[in-house]
Amino acid sequence: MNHLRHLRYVDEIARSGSVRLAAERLHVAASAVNRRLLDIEDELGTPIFERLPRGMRLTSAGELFIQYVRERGAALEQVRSAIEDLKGLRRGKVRLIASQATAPAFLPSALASFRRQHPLVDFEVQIADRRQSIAALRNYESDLALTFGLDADPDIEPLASFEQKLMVLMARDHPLAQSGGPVRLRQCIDYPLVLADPDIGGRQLLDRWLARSSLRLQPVIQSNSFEFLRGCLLHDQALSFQIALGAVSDGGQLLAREIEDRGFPKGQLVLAHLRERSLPVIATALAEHLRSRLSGSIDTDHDPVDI
Amino acid sequence: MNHLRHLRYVDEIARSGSVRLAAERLHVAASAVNRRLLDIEDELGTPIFERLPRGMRLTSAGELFIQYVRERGAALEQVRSAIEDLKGLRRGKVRLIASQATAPAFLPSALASFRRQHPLVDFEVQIADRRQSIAALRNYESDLALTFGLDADPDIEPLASFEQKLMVLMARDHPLAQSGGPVRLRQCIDYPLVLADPDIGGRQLLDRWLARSSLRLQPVIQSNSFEFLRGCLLHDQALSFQIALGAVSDGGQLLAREIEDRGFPKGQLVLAHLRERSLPVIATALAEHLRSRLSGSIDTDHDPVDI
DNA sequence: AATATCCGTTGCCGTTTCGGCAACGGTAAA
DNA sequence: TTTACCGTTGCCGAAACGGCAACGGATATT
Repeated sequence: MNHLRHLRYVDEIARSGSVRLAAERLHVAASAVNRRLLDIEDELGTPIFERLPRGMRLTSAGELFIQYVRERGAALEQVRSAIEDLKGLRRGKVRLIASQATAPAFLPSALASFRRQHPLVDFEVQIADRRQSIAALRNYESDLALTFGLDADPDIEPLASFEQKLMVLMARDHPLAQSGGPVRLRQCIDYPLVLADPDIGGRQLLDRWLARSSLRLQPVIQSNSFEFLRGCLLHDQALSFQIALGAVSDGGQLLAREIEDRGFPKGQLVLAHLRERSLPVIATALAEHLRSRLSGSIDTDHDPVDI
Repeated sequence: MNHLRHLRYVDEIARSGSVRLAAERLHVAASAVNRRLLDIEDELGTPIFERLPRGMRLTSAGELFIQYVRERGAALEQVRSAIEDLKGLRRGKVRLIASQATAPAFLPSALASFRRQHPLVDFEVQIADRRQSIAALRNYESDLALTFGLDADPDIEPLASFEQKLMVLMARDHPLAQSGGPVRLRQCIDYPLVLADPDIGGRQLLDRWLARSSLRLQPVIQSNSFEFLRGCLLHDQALSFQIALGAVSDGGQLLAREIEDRGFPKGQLVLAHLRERSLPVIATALAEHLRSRLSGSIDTDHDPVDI
């Protein structure tokens, strides 16, 4: 029985929910994928998928098996990486899933400096929200997650966490941009708000604070794309909120100011991985690199920040 | 790349130390085994074995890889067993490595009663000494070990342990067999001794005691086979020593008596497995069965025991 | 020093396994 | 009823695999 590729078939069926879709992603014929699946089910003596009219779903036996397959795949990557490492090469691929706030500036710069130290490393970077990040770690789709406001979760182990303040974002020609220094939230209610979706980290921080205060901020635009939100700030004298790390861009058209309300909470940007999984050597190296970059980037500056 | 069987090839090369020997044990041609090995080395980008004039030895990369292979194999067995278990079948194979003392009576009876509860289970039982037992757990050649006087070892996790007294063994018509009750060691020096090899559990218990006492017992026969030693007792009015659990046979020609010297140490019969390895469901069931049988068999009886 | 022995490795070739194509039967949505 | 999508199967060419025999190299034997 030939297994490395065939287990990959099964994994892909489980992920995509159908043989035909899996076959398409794997660039093989559906019949081939199906045959290998039948082989494996025959060998295990039990079906690992139940056949639904619109696809396949894992049976309970299948869940056990797929868990084995994914652990096995991750363990193999870890061994590969360890072997490359003792050859002194530091080669391999790191899969990282990160918060949108890190996408415009922090991550590109952090990965670039990492690549200067380790030129043979490839990256697979997903930008996603917290729920997707945790799911990706669980499914062995990602090695590391860098996410905002991680809940305590028994399967997920935080490697490091960093305080992040929420900043007010505005266009450089916005009325609030004129006066220097921090801003109070009540100053913001006069302007239209463009906010991230409610399940996004920084937004939750804001909502939790507002729930305990008398202020009511009503967003006129709500989106899952930070880039889109930042674009909106250039019109309508709108305001947005963003954690400090993400309140940076190369355009220079936007400005970020701190919030001075007493007791306004700070969130945590968390670097995490799947508990009880030993990461590839190179992923551990990246985690350490991110940790040091993040420790250095904690901003104690209270002046308005050019972005 | 086809892997399940091929990884088995590599494992066997590592165990046997040569391609040809591995091929013979796998019942395939040496050239076939060699080709798959070359494939895998090519895929890993590094040699797994160093070529010696008389065979192969693992490189450091190979050690990492073989560790992965064996963990993977054990994990697959565990998944198989879990699947059988949720089918309600309790099917599978358990590999057990046990002390010689358990071979004549305890293990056969314990496995027979386990088989009555779980008729679909196969066993692979090795009788071996302590060092071999630990090595077998480490190499994933065995699921459970039942061994006497286990040293503390970071890789090995004891599941249960049971006190075992050392008994004096003799023929039924031996002079010492006449008087009832326990025996003192100094009564034994008048008779020829047939003892187990020095690296066998019960023997070490005896040696440790003798080192601290003034008595000197000189064995006339020393052997690695308990069965052979018991055979010797039927001649020459010889004596031997054996832990209580092993001092049982179906012949009825032998007799075991306790030792009454104060402070004479008791040894531990230990059931153990490899730490951080989750056993197949059925192996866990057997471990529990052995534990309960052993707890029940602790003999508080001080009379001579018919065997 | 010459021979025998054991090793990993390679070329050749028949067999087995695998994947692609097209078609079938069945169920759900239109 | 029609359409669409699903898993599955028969057929056939392609690729992977295993067995046999032989080669080159290093050690042990004589």
